[in-house]
Amino acid sequence: MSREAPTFSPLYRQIKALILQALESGEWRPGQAIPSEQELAARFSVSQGTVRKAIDEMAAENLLVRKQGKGTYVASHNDPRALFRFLRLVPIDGDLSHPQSVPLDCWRAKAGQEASRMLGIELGAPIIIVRRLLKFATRPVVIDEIYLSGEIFHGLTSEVLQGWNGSLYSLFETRFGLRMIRAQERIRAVAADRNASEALKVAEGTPLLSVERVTYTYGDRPVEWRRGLYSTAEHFYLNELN
Amino acid sequence: MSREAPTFSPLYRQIKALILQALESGEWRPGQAIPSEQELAARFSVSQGTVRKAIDEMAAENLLVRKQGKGTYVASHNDPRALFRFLRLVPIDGDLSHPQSVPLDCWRAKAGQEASRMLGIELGAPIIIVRRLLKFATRPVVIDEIYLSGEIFHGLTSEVLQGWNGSLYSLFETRFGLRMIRAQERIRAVAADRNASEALKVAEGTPLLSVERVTYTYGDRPVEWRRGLYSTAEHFYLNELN
DNA sequence: TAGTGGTCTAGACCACGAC
DNA sequence: TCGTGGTCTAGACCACTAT
Repeated sequence: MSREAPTFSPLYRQIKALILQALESGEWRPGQAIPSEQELAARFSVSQGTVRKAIDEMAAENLLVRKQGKGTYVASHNDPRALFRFLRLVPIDGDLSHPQSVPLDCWRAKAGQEASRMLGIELGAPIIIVRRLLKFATRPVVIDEIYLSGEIFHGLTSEVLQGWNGSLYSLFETRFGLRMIRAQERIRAVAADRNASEALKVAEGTPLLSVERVTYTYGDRPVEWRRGLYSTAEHFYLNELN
Repeated sequence: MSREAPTFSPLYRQIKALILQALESGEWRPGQAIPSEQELAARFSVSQGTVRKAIDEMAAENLLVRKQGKGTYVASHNDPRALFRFLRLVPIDGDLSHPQSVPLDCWRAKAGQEASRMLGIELGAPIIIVRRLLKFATRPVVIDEIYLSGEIFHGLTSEVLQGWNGSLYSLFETRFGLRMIRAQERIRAVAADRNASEALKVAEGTPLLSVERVTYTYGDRPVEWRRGLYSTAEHFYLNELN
């Protein structure tokens, strides 16, 4: 294991990159356990402590989940704990109910300027657009327009969406092998237009949160761009600053 | 060093608590270096590795800052890098300019229901209310109303605010010895009322972000509650989801 | 050159979960 | 009882900063 990388990178980071690579290649699937620290140490010819430090960082990044006495697992969006990782919307009256995703529409198009820039694909490349509603206890709260690369999400149709009973990201993970790692949201305040007011059942002109999200998979590759309008009549966007 | 705490807590966490305590007591002041890992290890009669793990966690929590070859320093809001830690507002046109805080008003009052709940003080306890404007390059972008416990911020006046040339939190830190550790923000969309429209120079009814923030010091003690209205005409609220 | 944090190792023991 | 991750130690060496 060379330590003389062009810009010096400690051994544990090289190990981290190797584990990441195995993860990316699908050697271990979401929800499954990865080999024990001892096994990995032997495989990479380093000490257990070095593997541990690599895994520590990956656990901090929500890529892996440690379970004492059992093993280390590949994080999965199927895990119910992952549900609110990217959804920062909370009912004002503490009532933390399960959101429900209602697909409204799904069609194919060609990437415009914005979509191509956000998704890092060519202008005119095939994309898929999904419109969906997010409900908390029968009440519509978010209307989303989601832009996906047609290449990656080949085979995504209304039927697939209808038939899925969970979060979108868990669908992406199981159906397309795409793991969402991190996201960036840009939030502004806008007035509800006709469409939004009908979908969210609020008066036209009602102030709404406009939330633009770009979601990244391994290697900081953007794979999803979505524009959401959030009704904050009975919910707020909760953010922890550390 | 007992390891048989009621609910088991590893040694490095006990060390962390001790360091935290020294920090809180003011033994080392913001911006100053704390003793070397070896010295702390000797002082607490543990190995350097154990101290290191404690410090690692505190560095991850932005309480300490490590500088290789030099030492470990107490984090400070005077550090320019801390400026955008709690301010997630970014110009739409990349132009990352320095915000300027303009105090408008500062008066004494008694805590109402909301303020007393948010600040964890008694109903009717003395509080100080600050109104201030945040400008980016002469343009007003945020109007804030800030609620502070009169006990803690005894001596805070308009004059003190006027005479300070930096962030509020850096004032709090140097003048009142209060270190802001973490915060929680609740964001909603609202329409600009008369006051806000005048302060932010937008039309009445313009959608604005309403950002309510509770800020905590050591021991998760809430010490500041603020309500801000953000104009998102030329800025957006940026949030990283990990 | 001296002192600091950063990395790496090897081994011992503890806590937890499953069998 | 066994295997896993979690903690703790002690020592060696590397990288950065200052003098």
